Formats: sequence, C-alpha cells, structure tokens
Amino acid sequence: MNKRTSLKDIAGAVGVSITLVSYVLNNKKENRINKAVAQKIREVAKALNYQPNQIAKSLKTNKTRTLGLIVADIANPFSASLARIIEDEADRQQYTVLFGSSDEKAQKGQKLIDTFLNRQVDGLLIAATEGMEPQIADLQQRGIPFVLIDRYFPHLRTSYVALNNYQAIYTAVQHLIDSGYRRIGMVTFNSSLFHISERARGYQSALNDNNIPFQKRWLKEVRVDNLIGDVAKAFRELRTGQQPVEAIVFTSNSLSLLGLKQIRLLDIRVPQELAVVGFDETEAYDLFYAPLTFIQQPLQAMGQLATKVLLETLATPGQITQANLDATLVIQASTKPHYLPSPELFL
Amino acid sequence: MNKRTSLKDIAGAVGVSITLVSYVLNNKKENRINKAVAQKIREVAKALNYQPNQIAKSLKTNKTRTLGLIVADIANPFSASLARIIEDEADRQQYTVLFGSSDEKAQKGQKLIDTFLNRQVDGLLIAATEGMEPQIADLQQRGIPFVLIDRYFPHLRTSYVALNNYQAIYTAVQHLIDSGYRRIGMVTFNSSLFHISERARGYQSALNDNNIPFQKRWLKEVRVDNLIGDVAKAFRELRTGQQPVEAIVFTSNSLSLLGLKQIRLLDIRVPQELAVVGFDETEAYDLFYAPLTFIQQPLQAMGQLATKVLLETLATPGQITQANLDATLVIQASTKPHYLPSPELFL
DNA sequence: CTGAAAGCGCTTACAG
DNA sequence: CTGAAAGCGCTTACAG
Repeated sequence: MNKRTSLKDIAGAVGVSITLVSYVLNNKKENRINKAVAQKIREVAKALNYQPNQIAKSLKTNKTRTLGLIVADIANPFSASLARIIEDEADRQQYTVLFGSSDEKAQKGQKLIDTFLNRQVDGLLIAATEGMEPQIADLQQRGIPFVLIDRYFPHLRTSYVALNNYQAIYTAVQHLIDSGYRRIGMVTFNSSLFHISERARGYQSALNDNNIPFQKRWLKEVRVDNLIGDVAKAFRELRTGQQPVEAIVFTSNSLSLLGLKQIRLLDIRVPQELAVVGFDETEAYDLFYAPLTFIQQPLQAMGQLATKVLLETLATPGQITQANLDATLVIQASTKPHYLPSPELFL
Repeated sequence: MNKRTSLKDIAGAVGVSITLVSYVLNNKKENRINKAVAQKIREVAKALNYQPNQIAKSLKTNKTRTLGLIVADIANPFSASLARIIEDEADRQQYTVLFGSSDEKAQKGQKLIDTFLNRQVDGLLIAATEGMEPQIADLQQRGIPFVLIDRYFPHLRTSYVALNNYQAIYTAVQHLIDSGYRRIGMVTFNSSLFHISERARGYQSALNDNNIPFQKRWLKEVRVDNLIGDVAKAFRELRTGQQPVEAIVFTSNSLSLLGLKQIRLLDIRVPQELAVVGFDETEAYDLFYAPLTFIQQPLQAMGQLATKVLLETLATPGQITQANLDATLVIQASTKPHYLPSPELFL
C-alpha cells in the first residue's frame, strides 16, 4: 500500500508547521488563522488526498468513535435487524460499529468485551447472556460506558433499553382469552434471564387475572442448544392428552418459526384447531397459510434509543437511562374468536 | 473510566524498563531474558489486570487486526449469515470486524471504504454494488488488500470469492426442463452487475441448449427500490396471457419470499399449477406448504474462503485469488415432474 | 541480560 | 497569526 499522506507531508508542501495544518483541517482557531494560508493548506490537503489517520487521532484524544455491539448471533434476524438500526444511528453521528456474537455464552461475551475494550471502543451495546451479570457489574463498576439492549439485570442499576416483556405476553394472552380461548399454552426458553422470566410472569398473570388455573404442562421451556428437538417435543405434548391446548403463544421468532413448521407438518388448521400467537415480525410469516397474530417489538425505537442513550452517556458520563418499550399486538386471522363459527364454514 | 494500566505502570511497579516489559508480555527475546524478572513482570501485569492498548500498538505496527466488511444490508439474512461466518473465521485469527451496509449505493459504499481505511483496517471484504467498479479499481491500484465477495467485476483483476451464478441457474433450469417443464420464467433483478447478468445468461443458455426459444416476457427484471410492487406485477404477468409459464425460478432469497407470498395469496397449487425454484436456504421456506426446490449457495465456504484469502493477502501482498463456487440444487416437491400425474390425485 | 531513545501521526497548551 | 515541543502507549533497532 502506498504511503498515506500525513499532516507532515502537507506541512512540508505548504511550508508551514504541522500544528497549523492540524488546526486548519480541524477547523479550530479559525478566526486567528490567515485566510490565505488556510486556503492553501486545504488545497494541498485535497490535492494529496489527505485522510486523517484515526488511529493516531485516537491515541491522542482517547476517543475512537467506535462502538462495540455484542449480540447473541448476528445471523439471527432479530440481531441483524437491530444491528442495522444501530449502524444507521451510529453513522449519523460518525460512529462506526464493531460487532461480535456471543452465542449466548457468557465466556464468549467476556472475550468480546475484552477485545472491544482493548480496541478502545468508546462504548458498548450489549445483549447480555445468562451468566454475564458479574461481567456487567464489573463494567459498571469500572465506569465503562455501555447500554444493555433487549436484556437486562433487574438487580443491577445500569442503563438499558428493553422490551416490556411482561406487558407483551400479558396482552397476547388476554387477547386469546377475550377471543374465547381457555387452554392456552406457551413455548418459551429455558433460561433464568429476566426477559424470559418476565414473559412467563406475564403469561401466568393473565391466566390468573381471568380465573384460569395455570397448568404446569401448558408452559414449555426449551433449550437453546436443542431448539429443534425440544420445540417438536413441546408441541406434541401440548397437543396431546385429554385436554390439548387450544392456543399457543411462542416467545421468539425462532420458536414461532419452528412451531409453525410443526403445524404445517401435522396439518393442523389454524385457528380452527389451534390459535397461534407469534413473536417478532418476520417475512417468513407471509408464507404461512394463515395470517399470523404476532407480538411486534418496536425494533426501530429500541435500536435507536439504545444508541442515543449510549452516545449521550459518552457526552455526559454517569447518567443512567432505563427504558422498557411496549410491544404491539398485531391481530390477524390466526387468533380468530373461538366461539364464533369460522367464516370459512360458510363459503 | 478508571485509568487503564500501561506498560509504564508495570515497569514502575517491577522496577525495570518499559522495553523489558514489552518484550516479556509479547514473548519476544525469551531466551535472553532473566526468567525471574520475566516471571515477576507477568505476575504484576496480571495483578494490575494489564490489557494492551491496541490503538497504541496499531499506531506503531501499522496493523490493527481489524477487517472492514461492506455488505448490501446487514439486515438481509444472506448478508447476516455471511457476516457471522466471516466473524468466526476472523476471530479464529484474532481479527475483529467492522461492518457497514451500502444499501446497494455506490456512494455509501465509497463512504464506508473511506471510513474503514481511515480507521486503518488491515483489509476489506466487499460485496460491491452497481457503480463501484471505479472505486474497486482505485483500491486495487493503491495496493489496498481486499477481497470481493458474492459479486465481482470481470474486467478487473482482483481477488474475489463468488458463486458460479451461470452454473447455478443453468442447473436449475435444466432440472425444470428434465422434469417436463417448457415455459419457464425467471424473476431477477434489474441490474448491470455481473452476478446478475450471469444468472440471465445461465437461464438463456439452458433454454437454448434444450431448443426452447427464449421469450422475452418470461424474464422479469425488478427494481431493488420497488421490490414488492415489481415482483407482484412480474408474477401476474408471468401467469396471465395465452401461455402462462409453468415454472418460475427466483434469483434471490427476497425475490423467492415475495414470489411465494404471491403464490399463497393467489392460492396457486405448487407444483401442479406452477413449479418453483427458490434461491438461498431460508427457514422461511419451511412455512410454505410445498417443500421448495432451491439453489443452495455454499455460504460457509464462501465466507470462510473470502476471509482466508484476505488474511493470506495480508501476509503475502499482491497475490490474487479468484474463486467461483458451485451452487447445489436441492430438489424437493415444488418441482415435481410435470408429465407424471401428481401423487396427490391418487389419495 | 537490560534500557535509553526514537518514532508511529496526531493534538494542544504554551510561548512568542 | 504561527510554531516548537510534549505526549498519547506502544515497538524495536541499537548500544552496552
């Protein structure tokens, strides 16, 4: 690679000091600098195609204008969409984003944090995994700017932007009950993370508030590392026995996808035989024969707000912002009222 | 943020020079260094939780161990999956990845290139867009290490790792013809990029080699910036008139998804009324009622090879590697032979 | 076996 | 209005 032009090169060419070149190109002390000289410097800089070396700049200023983004898996549409929103918001303020996938492993998460900090990122956006609580507490204690995204730890007083998971699920279950469904199952993750337990809590509260006794066998918790098998098994169990469930709520896009696949394979009629509520908006739902009722996360708001909060924290260290954003329940045919004869029957 | 510990801090604590600390922690000149001193330095470094400042290191060594990845849109599953593979391969060699989305705009692509180069990335992985040819030529001429991925410019002698698009489509169309279909349509992008024109060429060659006269109205080119409307329109046109097509090949995951959505909305029976070949593997296809025949890209190989080629280029500048990887046609029910009565009829 | 010194490309307080 | 100088945290050729 040809040598890049440096401030020194420009200074030499114009016959001034490096200092002056730096001031001019950074638009500092404009009022005190000779206009003609400034003009000349700008011209030469352009002619030599000067591009500042951000590394050198960073070493001096201690700012890299780089953010570190840690997601569970960038290949997951949820993470990828979020990444895109964050990229755009960061770019708007001339920040660039390093990314890494933790695969839901605390150890990989820690490694990414270390790597990013060694690269002097100005701040971190972290979708935390199970077991990362001590690491997050450590970041907090060290005064490193970060914002948790999508998941957070209720016992830690840190900034975060997350979904109001309790409300999201409660609303969905209430909607099912209002539509005449009583035996309502839920497929969720086997995880101690707060956002997951909140979903279970929302589910149970909704049942409870409607005087429907919660049945343990209605709540299926699957393992992330055996998703396909566990969802299939959970689905079978929910649909068999004396009293199969009449409706199922899935609590992530991947769970919804796998659940719908089961429905298709078993040729179950939705909503006549089973009502379904999915999670997240996905193009994939468009291919399912029944338009799906789903819990829509405010992705755009979540990504933008998290980025904004982080950038504000960089400007004003120490301030803590916590946001639980509400989900929207998009109601479609997959949860049509149970007690009404299906319109299809009249065709 | 508390001050990080530097080499100086360690040197001070141990009572040796910064030089020595640097040598020890980088495992250099091991044989000439006093074991006891080295031991002590390591202990203190650990006690003070020393983490090297990569920025300072980079300024000196001119290596950042960072790669810049430019995709069309990180939110697209194809880009996101590729990003994940690249991340893993880069991580294996202690590289970190900066990413950015060009939105298929040459200008955004150029901006990303500049930003990444200013941040002194060691190399670039670029999914080029229409109009980026001069920019790529410029990179090449400046001796900047990069590898094009997924797309390349045939007139430029640069490293690239791409799909053999001609073969991919040819194979799919040949398969349709072998299965008894004659009137075969294709929905592709309206783009001058080589990988797109190669798809059209593969399509036409396959028809030609089988003595099926190519019909202009069979080849639909849609605009990226009006995808939904254009695909719907293209689909309608392919299915109407005197001689509607009997089969359609879609040439991207997004086009396939939109096409399948049309099929679902219009309640077309696949493959009885229309055979379909999709592009890329997507979980979404699992929700479509008919298992889909699709063109499978060797994503893993593509991402890994591209990253490896780039890292090799960093070690041995100037060498050029070009790879066209073959796609695999995964044959399923959506292209069942036309001339056989559908098994369904016997049920 | 060890360390003083130069230098990577910038920024900026200070002096003139 | 302008510039010499220090320094960010490292690496490494060189001297001893």
